Amino acid sequence: MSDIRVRFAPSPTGYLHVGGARTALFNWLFARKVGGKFILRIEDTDTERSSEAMVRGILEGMEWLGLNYDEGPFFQSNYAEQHRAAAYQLLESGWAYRDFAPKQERDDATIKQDIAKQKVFNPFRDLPKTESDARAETGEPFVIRFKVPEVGKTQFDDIVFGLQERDYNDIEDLVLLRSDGHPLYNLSVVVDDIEMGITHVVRGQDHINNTHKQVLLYQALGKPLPRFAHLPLILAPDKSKLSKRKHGEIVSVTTYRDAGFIPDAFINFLALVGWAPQEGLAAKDQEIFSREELINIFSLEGIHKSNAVFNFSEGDERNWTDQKALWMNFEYIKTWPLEKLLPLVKPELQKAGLWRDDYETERKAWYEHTITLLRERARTLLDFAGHGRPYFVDDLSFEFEEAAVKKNLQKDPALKTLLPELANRFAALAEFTHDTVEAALRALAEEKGVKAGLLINATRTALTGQSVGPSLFELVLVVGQNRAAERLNHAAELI
RNA sequence: GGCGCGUUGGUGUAACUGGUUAACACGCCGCCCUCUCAAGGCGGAGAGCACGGGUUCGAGUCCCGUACGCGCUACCA
Repeated sequence: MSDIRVRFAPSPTGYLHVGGARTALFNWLFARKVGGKFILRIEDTDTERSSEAMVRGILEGMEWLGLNYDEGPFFQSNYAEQHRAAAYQLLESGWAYRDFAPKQERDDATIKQDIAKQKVFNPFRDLPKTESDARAETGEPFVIRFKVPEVGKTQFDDIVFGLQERDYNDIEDLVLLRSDGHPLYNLSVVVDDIEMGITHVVRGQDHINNTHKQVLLYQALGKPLPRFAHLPLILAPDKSKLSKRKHGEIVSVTTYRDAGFIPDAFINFLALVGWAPQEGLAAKDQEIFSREELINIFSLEGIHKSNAVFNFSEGDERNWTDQKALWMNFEYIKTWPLEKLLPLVKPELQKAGLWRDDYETERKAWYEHTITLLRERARTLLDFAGHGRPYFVDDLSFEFEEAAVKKNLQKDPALKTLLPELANRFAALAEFTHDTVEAALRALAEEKGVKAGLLINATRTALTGQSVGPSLFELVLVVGQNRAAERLNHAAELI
């Protein structure tokens, strides 16, 4: 056990996206590795942009990923009173001042132009305390700004980026409290981090500027600094920061859940962007890591400084997201212990109305065999109910792919009589095994002077409606004697 | 504009404190296997480490400069 405490502090202005998820993951891994506490704090002080739906989205994302937290979720808006008190404390101690200048309305469009202007000296900075108090007394609106000292610099030793320094001249007198009394981000974060005893702040590199401001606040409040570790950013293929507005649902983690990802596979993928195991902690070329392994080998020192690109191409159905992520998922589906996979497949079948309770009792062996067969070609969990449908329905309520019918059934008119004949032979088998089925099919092919491949491919399509799938004789066994005969007869009618 | 950070094949990464033909994974191409498609096995193309200087017997690894990219710069977080 250690007294290390970290937090993940998303603002609910969007769903949990890939970048946020990785920040959460690294915090979580670190906490688990050192035996510390992982805290979830929702930074909802921006009431206009925050919404309950987004909070739910974040919570769902965390749950799906299995990033369990030891404390929270705390909602920052509940602590506004403390934040306000801190602002006034700073005002009293001379670290902050009232700014009576009227609010400047700025929108997103003009903001970047405005900020190009030089920092201007604020005339209210040196307003005598008595006058400031008097004006406040009359009810004149004001914001409370932090009074950044004139000479000196802030500094902190970042675990990832090393020593960071910033001249006071490059830091503006940030607003602590809005004119409506609303506390702002930098103040709230610092007060909460102090209150929660956060020892390590692990967050995106886009906060490095804020960190300098926060360092100032820690000092003014007379509190020791936590350690900071800033993470490199995850970029979109166009090299811009991932964002909900620009990149849409493709960057939301719930999209991956809904697309049939195994959470552990996604975690594995995420862990490897912007971080790599340190020398000697893992087999040199290992890529697949279980959660436990990741916890074991994780260290903040293995995080690197350069941004990474998360690849996806919209509109490309097969490669809709990062190909390595896709591959990773496939790899997990293929190789994960069956007992871990089964609980993830069950809800998919239930959703599709394909689940039967006897899959866990009398038909357990058949069911597991079927899943074992399907998993070799399933790229996502969705495939079990998708391509897998013909394996689970008793009737013919599955789709016959047009191309498959054309290619494998209508290719040779002789199949119209061959398939019913094959159905009869299958039905007549006393023992229905891989070998007897194969022998029956090959014997028929030989008698009729056709290639076994013709019958094999036609049978596959007859049984599943598809042109691709597992080895035929495995497939026939799983479909079973009755259903196989029935489907062969039915297929003959399609010719 | 200012401040900061970064730069190894298409992508993600590796390369101990500078030392053989820059390694692995994904993706791509080919071959093998084969009843289809995958998987798997084998092999291949693809970076000379952003560029230019310097230090050194020797630099992707150290130093300087340049370019490019990204981030931040708000009474958002």
